[in-house]
Amino acid sequence: MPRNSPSDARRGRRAAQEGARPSVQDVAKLAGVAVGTVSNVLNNPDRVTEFTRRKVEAAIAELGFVRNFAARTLVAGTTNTVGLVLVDIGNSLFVDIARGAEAATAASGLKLLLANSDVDQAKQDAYLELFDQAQTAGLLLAPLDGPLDAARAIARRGRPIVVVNAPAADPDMCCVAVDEQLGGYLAAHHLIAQGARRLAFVGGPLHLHAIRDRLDGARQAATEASLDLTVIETHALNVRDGRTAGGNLLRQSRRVDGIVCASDPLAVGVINAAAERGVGVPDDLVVVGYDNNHLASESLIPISTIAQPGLRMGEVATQLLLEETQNDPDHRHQTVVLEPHLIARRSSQRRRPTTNRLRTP
Amino acid sequence: MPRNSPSDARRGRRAAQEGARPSVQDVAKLAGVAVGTVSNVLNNPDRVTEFTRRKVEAAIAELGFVRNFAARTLVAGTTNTVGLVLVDIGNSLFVDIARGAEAATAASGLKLLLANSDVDQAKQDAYLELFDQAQTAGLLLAPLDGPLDAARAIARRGRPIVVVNAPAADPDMCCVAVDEQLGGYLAAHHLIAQGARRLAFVGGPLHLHAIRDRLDGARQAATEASLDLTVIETHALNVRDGRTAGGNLLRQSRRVDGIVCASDPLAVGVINAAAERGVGVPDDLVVVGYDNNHLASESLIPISTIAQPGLRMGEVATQLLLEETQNDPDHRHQTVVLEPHLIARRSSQRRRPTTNRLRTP
DNA sequence: AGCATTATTTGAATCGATTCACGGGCGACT
DNA sequence: AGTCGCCCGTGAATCGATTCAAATAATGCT
Repeated sequence: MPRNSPSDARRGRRAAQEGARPSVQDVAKLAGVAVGTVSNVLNNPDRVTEFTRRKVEAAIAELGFVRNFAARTLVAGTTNTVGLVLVDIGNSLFVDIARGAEAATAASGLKLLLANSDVDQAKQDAYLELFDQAQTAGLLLAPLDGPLDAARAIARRGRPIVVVNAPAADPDMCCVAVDEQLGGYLAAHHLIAQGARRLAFVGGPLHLHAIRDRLDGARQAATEASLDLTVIETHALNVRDGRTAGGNLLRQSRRVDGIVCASDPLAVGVINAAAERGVGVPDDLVVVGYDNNHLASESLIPISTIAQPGLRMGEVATQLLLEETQNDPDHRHQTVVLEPHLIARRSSQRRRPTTNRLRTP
Repeated sequence: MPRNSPSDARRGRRAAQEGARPSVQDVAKLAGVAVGTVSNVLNNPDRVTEFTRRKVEAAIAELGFVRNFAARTLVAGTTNTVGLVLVDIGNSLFVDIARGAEAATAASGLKLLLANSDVDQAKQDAYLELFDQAQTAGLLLAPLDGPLDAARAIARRGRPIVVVNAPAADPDMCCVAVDEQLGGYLAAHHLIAQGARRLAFVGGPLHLHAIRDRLDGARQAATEASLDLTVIETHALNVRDGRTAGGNLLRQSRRVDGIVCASDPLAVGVINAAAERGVGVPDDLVVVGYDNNHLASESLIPISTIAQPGLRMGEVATQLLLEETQNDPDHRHQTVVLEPHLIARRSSQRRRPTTNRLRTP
């Protein structure tokens, strides 16, 4: 016994043609079933007869039905989507973080949406709010070096949020950080091991936590070796500032022979300045960059650098987020600190390394 | 006469404390007004008395009320959000496109969400579907070199979608493309003008539309000058393949003196290979890259390159999308073709350029 | 004061997918 | 034959913000 008249089916078809997007109602009418059945076909196919399923699927195909995500979300109260707000989509570290997060979310059947705050606090907060309003399962934030109030507010409202690459721990949220000080230390220590004795640090602005930490680490390594460390604060982390700083350093009478740069572009600039002055890299001057950007490995003189574990940062952050999402009762907010590592390339590899500070049995 | 009992207000407060997110209902109760009024405070503040507004805002603040985006979207049937699916978030061209799109959407009060398909057709289609389901105002797609069926289906369903950096025009959607052939032509023509006579093209794989077009353009320039063009197809567009290809080319007896590379990393590789063999760039060999990536300008020998107007691509695409969104009745799907331009740097600038082919009055 | 306007506020209806208590149909087992 | 269960399918109720016709308050005008 047919449960609905042919006119019902006709109406469903018409709705689609008239531009209004078909709903489960339309599909149900066309297929001659109840809306609940359509929903079951979509969400619990095994609760439905093969025959019914076919009918419904045919109707879906005929109408070009697409689920309304908003309605789903409204009922469910949440989504299977994670939002990631990035401070700078042009920086390969953040791209790596995004990749890591993508991999980890995809492995859990979640979608990852990105937003680029473009080093703008207002935009950052706006996108955080958007994701919060959109009922995302959780949020990831690779923030700029500023207040995290908006993120903290979201965390306190109960939406899971994990901060990646942030300077400090926080009682309200999980964080994933990198030991920047260790990075600076590794860089300087490496140069000293290569025989450098007159060290300099190039980077800035120093009000940025990360940069200051890197400087502190470098300074510690220098102090341990009883060496001085000249500091040149730059305005930005780009090639031009590196060239300027390098030029200034190499012009001085007591020339430096080892430079720790707070970024790879700075290192490129320093090396360019050295080339202009006929200072040989690595023979007369050893240089280390930071971040392992593409240009470090692809430069004519491959640049030694401190590599940040971007992919792992994204993965770990997502892991922490998922833990929190699953409402693990004994989840405690924590800060995971990952370690950077040195990638030694040509820019710091003396052909005739001094034996100084090399341990021999 | 009070419209609601104190217990109403208490209930609102309790709801928030119990973890369930407060709704407009809760706010209305706490503020002692109707839900419609709360909505007006949020959306039409000038329809509401100063006094009422204050009350409602206080309640919102006290409860930490956050709008439910899903409910809004369900009623409105659309959002003020645009989705952009990118084929490769690690490539600076696409980052530029994203930046352009961001700027243009922000200027129209829209938010831009990104998704990285990571050169994976399945992911690309999944994200397109997600954005479609999420009722975005429109979609932007910087696709991989594959079928655009999913995008076309979305377009036919009536959701505006614009394809950026796609190979071909399409009757169902607007597209923004770059004249790749012109880019190849400009590169080769420039090398010829610099005096190069034994030309090569390095790039691949050639089944990619863009690469083939660049080759065609370069070939055309060579033909016009009655010159041969050696073609080395590479597996990828990276430094390593460039070095290999460059090594092979420079080993030959009749050495090339001008190389058009289909990417900047390839050019870096070629230049590295030249340096290894003692071939001077630009004096013995002129080289042009493609895409104007960071490493082109920041290389020790700054690399001439064909710059794509990434920012403009993003802006124009967004413009087209917005036109379509506003249901302009006389909107016709169109393909806007933008032109790349040459950026001449040191890698192609002969110190003693031949006068050949230079026009004199 | 009396009436017309305008300014505020109200609250039921709406959007569309999901949920779930309910019921019809059918086979199995006693 | 009777009854217990199970399988499928049903459709009203639900999520929460917005809308809008209607009610009410406030103001202006004569």
